[in-house]
Amino acid sequence: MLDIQALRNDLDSVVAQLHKRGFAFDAAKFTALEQERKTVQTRTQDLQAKRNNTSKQIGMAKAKGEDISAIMAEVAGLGDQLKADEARLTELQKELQDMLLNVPNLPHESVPQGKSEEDNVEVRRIGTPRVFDFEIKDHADVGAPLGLDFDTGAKLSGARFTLMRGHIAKLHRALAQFMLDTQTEKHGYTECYTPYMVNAESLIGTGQLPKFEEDLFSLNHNDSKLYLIPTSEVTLTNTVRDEIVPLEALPIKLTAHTPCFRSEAGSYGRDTKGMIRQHQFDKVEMVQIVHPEKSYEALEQMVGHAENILQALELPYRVVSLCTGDMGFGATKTYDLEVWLPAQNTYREISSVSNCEAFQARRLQARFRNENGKPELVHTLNGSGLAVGRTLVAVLENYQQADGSVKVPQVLSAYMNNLEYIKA
RNA sequence: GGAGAGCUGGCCGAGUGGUCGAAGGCACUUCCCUGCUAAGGAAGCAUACGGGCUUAAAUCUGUAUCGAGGGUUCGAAUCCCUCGCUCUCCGCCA
Repeated sequence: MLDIQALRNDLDSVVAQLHKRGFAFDAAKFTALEQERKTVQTRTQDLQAKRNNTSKQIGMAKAKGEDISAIMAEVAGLGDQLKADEARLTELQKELQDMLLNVPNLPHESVPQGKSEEDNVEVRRIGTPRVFDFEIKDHADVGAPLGLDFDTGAKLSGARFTLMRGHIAKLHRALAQFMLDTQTEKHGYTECYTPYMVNAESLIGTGQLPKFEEDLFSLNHNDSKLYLIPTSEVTLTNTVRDEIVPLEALPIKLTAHTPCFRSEAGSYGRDTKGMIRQHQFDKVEMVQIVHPEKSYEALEQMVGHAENILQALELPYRVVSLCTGDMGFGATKTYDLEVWLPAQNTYREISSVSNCEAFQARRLQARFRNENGKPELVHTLNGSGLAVGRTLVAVLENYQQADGSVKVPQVLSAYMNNLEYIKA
């Protein structure tokens, strides 16, 4: 959520910045709402002040045993007017709030301008794609004989669900373990186990609601509604919701390995083969809660934390700075890590690291006590370190052998009982 | 699932219709005193939003907030209703 003060004081500039990312802000509507809000709020508060004053007088007069009928008469008509004003004020504030909740974050000045992913800017490219001396297969064809079973996944649950067996399942687990161990032991994140179902408040806090409800899976239980997490960014970031943490506690660095559930509404027909795009996938997530002055430093570090995984797995990748038109709702700046997929002959997103500055913190009321002892909004960052399913895809494709087997990446051998090759 | 208890400021905890944003204590900040650590004294110490002043801050002022929402009342932390959460006992259960 944007700071409403910024909109009040500097509306034109905010509108211009939002326009850069393709968002049309209804400034006229906002101005009209604000104007009425101001009038109604001032009037309401004046009436409330009058009522409080009079009531106080009644109390004092009664204590002294004086006659109160004169004062009572004075306050008689106040109630109805006040009630009407209060109701209207609530309505206006809700409208303004709803409006703000649907406005995306402002891009950082360093973000390249553009409309779509074609305008993203490559920052660096690491590793050299392997040259194959045989006809390569995509991950689905490589994995099928080794235990990657899309048909059974579809039977159990439908499209975009996959069953893994045997060494493929174990490789998948090894990847997650390796990532989690790296983030905790080498990069200083605290390992968390979090709920997979959350309430609406949590999703409003991180920005998935109210705007993107259709992307989520939800469950009705008795009278309550819970949502399956689309990423553990939601649970990890919400740990500081409604909290004021001491200055010394920052930065807070959290990580978790969880499944992620996404309805993938609007991506029908995209990536239908294989496990690039699933309704359920595992991810090791990194979240940092930091001092506002440190958030861009933290962003670069977190990209490095994700890159280290790819480097350890010896997977070629590139780092891309997302353009204004391709960034997510809550981000001021985002780097994507794209891993090389030889069968697609291209780089595909495997991690996304974003700084949200105070956008989520304002929704979450997540604050710290600053140097002067005053509460101030924190900055929040999140990033995948990494998406486990897509990493499995990358390993299958990049480590495939002519005989149909898959070589186990060296760093994983300890997690795989020293297995060297996965064979049918 | 059954029965009961509770939810007040950073923490503990008083407060059952009126001058309560809320006693008292702890913690914290500043100052005083005391020749060390300790002890004693004074003051300060919630958040959000609106308005005035201001380049801005400080400050002043108003409103709201005692789990949440609604109601009764001139007036609600206090009374009524609904919901949420926590805890205890019983049952069930990985």
